[in-house]
Amino acid sequence: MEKIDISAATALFKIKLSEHSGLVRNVEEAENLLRQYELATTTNFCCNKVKKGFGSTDLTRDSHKVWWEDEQLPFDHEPFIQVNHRVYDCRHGVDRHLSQKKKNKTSNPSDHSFKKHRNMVQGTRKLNCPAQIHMREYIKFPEFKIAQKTEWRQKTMSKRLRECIKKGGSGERWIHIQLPNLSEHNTHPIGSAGGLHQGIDKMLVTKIQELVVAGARSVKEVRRHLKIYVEQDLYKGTKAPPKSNQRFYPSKTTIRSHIYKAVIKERFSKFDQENLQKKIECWKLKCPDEMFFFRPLVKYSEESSSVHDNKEQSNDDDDEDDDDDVDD
DNA sequence: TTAGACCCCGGGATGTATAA
DNA sequence: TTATACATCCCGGGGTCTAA
Repeated sequence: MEKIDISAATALFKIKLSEHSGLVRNVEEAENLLRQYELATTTNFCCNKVKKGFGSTDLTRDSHKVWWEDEQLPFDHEPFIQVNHRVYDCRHGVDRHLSQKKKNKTSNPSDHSFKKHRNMVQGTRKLNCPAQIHMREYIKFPEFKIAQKTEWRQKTMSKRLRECIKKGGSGERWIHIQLPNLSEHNTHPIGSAGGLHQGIDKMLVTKIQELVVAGARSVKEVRRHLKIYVEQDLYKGTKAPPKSNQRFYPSKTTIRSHIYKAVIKERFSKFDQENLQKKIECWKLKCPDEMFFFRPLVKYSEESSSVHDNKEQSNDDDDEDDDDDVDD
C-alpha cells in the first residue's frame, strides 16, 4: 500500500497538539496548511460550513462562553472563547444538493419547454466520504491566567473576563485545525491514484490568465507553458507530481474552458478601464478642486516577450511529445 | 454552541454547434 | 482538427433557520 506522508503539512502547526491537530496564528497559515495537506494526500477539500469574517471575527458580535478546556484545547491555565468555526468537506463527501436534485427530477417540465438536455457521461463525484477538516477560531486571554484549577478561581476569573470583553478587551487569536485520519477517505482512492479526480490548481488558473493576457490562445501552447510552470517553477528542485494528477496536469477541455474565461475577463476588464477613465474625466470637470489619479492595469509586456521567446523555442520541439506526456 | 437542512448565486467542468 | 462561443449541469461558497 502506498505510504502517504503528511509531515509537510503538520510541520506548519505553530503548536502541535496531536498527530492530526494543532494551532496556527492566522487564516493564511491555516489555508497554507490545508493546501499542503491536500497536496500530500492528493485530495481536495471544499468549505461546507462557515460564518462571516473567519480569522478576524468580531468577538463582541455574539455572546461567547468562556472555556478553560474543551475537546480540542487542553487546560493550560488560560481562558479562551471560540468565536468562529469552519468545516471543510472532502470533495467526495456528502452531496449537499441532493434535495434540490430530487426536486428538479420530480418537477414536471412544461410541454413547451425547448431547453436542451445533456447526457452527462460522468456521474456525481460525491461518494459520501466522511473525511472533514475542522478549523476553529479561538481567542486566548493570557492576562486572565489562573494559578490553580479550582472551580472558584475559574468562575471569578471568567466573570472578570466577560466584563473586560464587554469593554472591548482583546486577546491572542489562534486557529485550531483538526485534520482527518487518512483511513476516513474510505470511499475513494487517495495518493497518486486520487490524482485523476482532482480539480485544477488555483495557481494554474492564475497562470492561464497571465498567459492569455500575454497573447496565448492555443490549448497546446498553454498546456506546454503550464507543464514548464509546474516542473520549473512550482516544483523547482523537487519531484513534480505524476502526469495523472489533474490538479497540475489538467485536461485539454479544462484548459480550453479557462482560456475562454480569461479571454472574456480580459475583454471586459479593458472595457471597465476605458469606462473608468471616461468617468474620471467627467469627475475632473465636475469637481476641478478634487485630485484624481488613475493608473491603468500594467500590461504584461515583459511576460509577453518571455512567453513568445519560450514559444519560439518550444516550437522547435516536437509538439506531439508534450501531448503524449500529458494526455487526457 | 453545534449540527443539519436548506437556499441562492456564481463559477467550474464539460457538452455542443459552428466556422476556419 | 482546432478555436471560439455559448449552454447546461454540477457544485463551491456563503448565508439563514431551527432543533437539540
